[in-house]
Amino acid sequence: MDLPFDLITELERVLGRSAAAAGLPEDFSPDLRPADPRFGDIQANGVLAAAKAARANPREWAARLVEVLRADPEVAGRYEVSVAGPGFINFALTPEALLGWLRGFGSEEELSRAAGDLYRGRTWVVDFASPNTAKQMHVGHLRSIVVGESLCRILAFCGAAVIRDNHLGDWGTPYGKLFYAYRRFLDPERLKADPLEELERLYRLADEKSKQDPEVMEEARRELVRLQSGDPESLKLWEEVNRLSIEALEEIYQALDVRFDHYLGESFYRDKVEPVCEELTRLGLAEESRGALVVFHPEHPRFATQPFIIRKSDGASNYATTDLATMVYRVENLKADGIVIVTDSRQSDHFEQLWLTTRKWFEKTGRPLPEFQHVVFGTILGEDGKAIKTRTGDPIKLKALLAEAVERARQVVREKNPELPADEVEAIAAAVGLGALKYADLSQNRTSDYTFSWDKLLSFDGNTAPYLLYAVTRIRSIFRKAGVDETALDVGAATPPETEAERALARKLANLAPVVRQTVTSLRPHVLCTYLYELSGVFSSFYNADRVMVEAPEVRARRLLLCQRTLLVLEAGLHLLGLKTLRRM
RNA sequence: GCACCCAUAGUUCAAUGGAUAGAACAACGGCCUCCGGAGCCGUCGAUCUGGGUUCGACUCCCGGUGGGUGCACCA
Repeated sequence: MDLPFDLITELERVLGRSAAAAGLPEDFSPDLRPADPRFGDIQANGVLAAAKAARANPREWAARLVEVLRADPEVAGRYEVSVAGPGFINFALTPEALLGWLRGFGSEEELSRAAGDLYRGRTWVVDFASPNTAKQMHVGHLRSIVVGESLCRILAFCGAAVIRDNHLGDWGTPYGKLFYAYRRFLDPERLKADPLEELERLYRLADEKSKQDPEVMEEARRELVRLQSGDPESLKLWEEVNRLSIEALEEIYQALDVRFDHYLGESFYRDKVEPVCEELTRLGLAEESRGALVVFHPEHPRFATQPFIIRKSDGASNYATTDLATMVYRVENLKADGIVIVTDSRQSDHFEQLWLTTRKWFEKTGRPLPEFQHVVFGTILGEDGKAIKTRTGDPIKLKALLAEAVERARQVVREKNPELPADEVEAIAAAVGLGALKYADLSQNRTSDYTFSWDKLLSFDGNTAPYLLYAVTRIRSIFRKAGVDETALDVGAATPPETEAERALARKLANLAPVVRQTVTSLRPHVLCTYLYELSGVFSSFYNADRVMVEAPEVRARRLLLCQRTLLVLEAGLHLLGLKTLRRM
């Protein structure tokens, strides 16, 4: 029995024609969703609202609809259909249908091909990470990197052509100060040892000096002017700083298994901002205010008076200008149908103004309007409930955080599994430590702040990476022990799920599609995390209740199939989150 | 002052307007002739407050209270 990947989308079509046949209104919306397992696999709630609107009896409508549905070839044999409560319609997959679905998708490629119906043919630009050059990354950069990478993978899984863009802060006023100090106080040894550390030291030095000494401030300003006016020597230095910065950033990205297609930072747009101001002025969207060029949005409660400044009173552009130029570039050159920008929630005002402005601007100029999503996230809090800091009050360096994650994981692995060879311990420690760090971030609704706790994120209990990674290794262990190659399973030998634990597991697996759909449309990876955690739980219960390696060949075959598909979905899901999975740990 | 976000068990978190609000930690009690006990099963325990909309509200609307964030030339 061939079943579609996304059962709900399929069933929606069936309900469309069935509703008409049952005499329900033209515009009937079935309102399908995954059901509480107590009631079935899928539930339709739409009858309640529709009947209410028509002042009809919902139970009677539901009964009529069910009668038509039961006769439908795409329903009969696949679902047990029933009416419950005030007019809910419940669909429970038959064991044969569950088996059919399980057989259908046997690899990550097959899953992705099926999920690819969602965004196929569409191009999405994902703008994430976006640190400043000449500075070390700290904890504050972690969420954008982790969430952004995961969203890229999920969008690609769903068929989109994804362009990963790191919109570096690589231009602007800090360079004046940095160059001032670079020319006077550079320590070449330190630069060699840790470029970002040294560049950061130089910047801080200049920043302090400039606060005390107006002469220094003036010199820094001259440095900036030299750079911005294209002085070759300044540009050379700028390029050098950039090169060192990107190299250092990439070291960390590599450790985190994150990559970019472009590093189109602010500097890339510096010759593209003039037309922005011209166009917006010509179109009457921008106006002069207090010497600056700004955009107001009269229809908005706040942006009617809070300006979006696109040219400062000194004539220079700012990040509003470059961001507007960036919107154009992404639509016209990168052909983006969708744009995702991943930053913390403090920049919400800016991006709301950016989008309001872009919409009006693009409409007036006939440019295609992309889908725009500002993906915001909250702050990482320490256990004191305040933004996480070191004891001395400085931000925690990202490099140090990653190292600590790996070190802590290493200790646990050594303790739990002392006989593993050293190099494997390292690989496991990296996968577990960095995975735990990422997962802690992803598993929580990104819009809220989250409380950071090493104990919690490295725990083997609860919704954590170690628990999920463990579930993966345990399944692999079954295949190892049984001497069965999990990639070459005889799926034809399996019989439909029978025991309660088997059925629960099969149903959970078959619910993957709506979870992926919800994750990608809401751009919230925690939806996927919750599902994977629940799946692991259901698997563990199954594993505890039903022995896999039994004598009866058909029972064994179907349990091996369940194991293999669970392994597949778990690994595929963890990979979408940016985690590496393990064979043993 | 204006705007945005948040408020759910003792704690950390879930719950696209649907049926009895789910987990984990902590506490307590079970399961070791069993494929990895890093596990499984169970008990106890919560929607900040007052209105409203709805057949149905943790969810939507209005008013409070308590926290976070942002608001003219940094990004």
